[in-house]
Amino acid sequence: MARRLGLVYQKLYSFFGSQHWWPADTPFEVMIGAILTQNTNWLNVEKAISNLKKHKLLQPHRLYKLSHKRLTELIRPAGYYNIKAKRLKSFLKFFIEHYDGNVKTMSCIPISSLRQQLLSVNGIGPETADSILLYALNRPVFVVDAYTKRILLRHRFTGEDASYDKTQNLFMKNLKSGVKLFNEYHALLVKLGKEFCLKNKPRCDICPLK
DNA sequence: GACCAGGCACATC
DNA sequence: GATGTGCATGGT
Repeated sequence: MARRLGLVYQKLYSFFGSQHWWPADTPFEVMIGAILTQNTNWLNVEKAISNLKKHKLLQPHRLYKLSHKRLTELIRPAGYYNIKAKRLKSFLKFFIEHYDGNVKTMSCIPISSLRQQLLSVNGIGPETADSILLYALNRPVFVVDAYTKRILLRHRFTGEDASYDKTQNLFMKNLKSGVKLFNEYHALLVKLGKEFCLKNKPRCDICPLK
């Protein structure tokens, strides 16, 4: 398994090259983007983030002070705006109350307890928590998303019943743990998913993994 | 017009 | 523990 997973990475990297993830200017922007992108096309998330940037609101305390209504107006393009406004507020409350909205302060916490803390915030599930850990805080955690699951299933790395943890462990137990590798590998899987492994139009005939 | 997108919480059984 | 459902925009 370790060899197969390594081979997949090599193929993807030589085909697509470096993905330069996460596409954001600051760790805080990664955290907000991680919540906004839940079950949502990234292009829509970019519009929402652009709105926040335009109004200089991409800062913990400012964003937290915003009214629910105003926040929904700004993040509207990202969809699910009512529920996402609520989730953003839950996260910001946690981030400000525990860490004063400071990424460096948050970085001092051990990885497993920080993951637990994030998971306890309403609106943050395993993928969002791990995205924050890996892409905002540079912690060696593998992120599993819908593309990852679909690709692994189609290539028979996993079965239909593969849970988040099971899939994550597949990578974390078989790869040499490292932020750089986990960052690039997941990004490459998303790239592959978008271009060759869509739900109803798989392009398996020309897939670089073929 | 249908389908899809870098999930999650909650209800119900 | 598993399964179903609501949440919503914008691109293809």
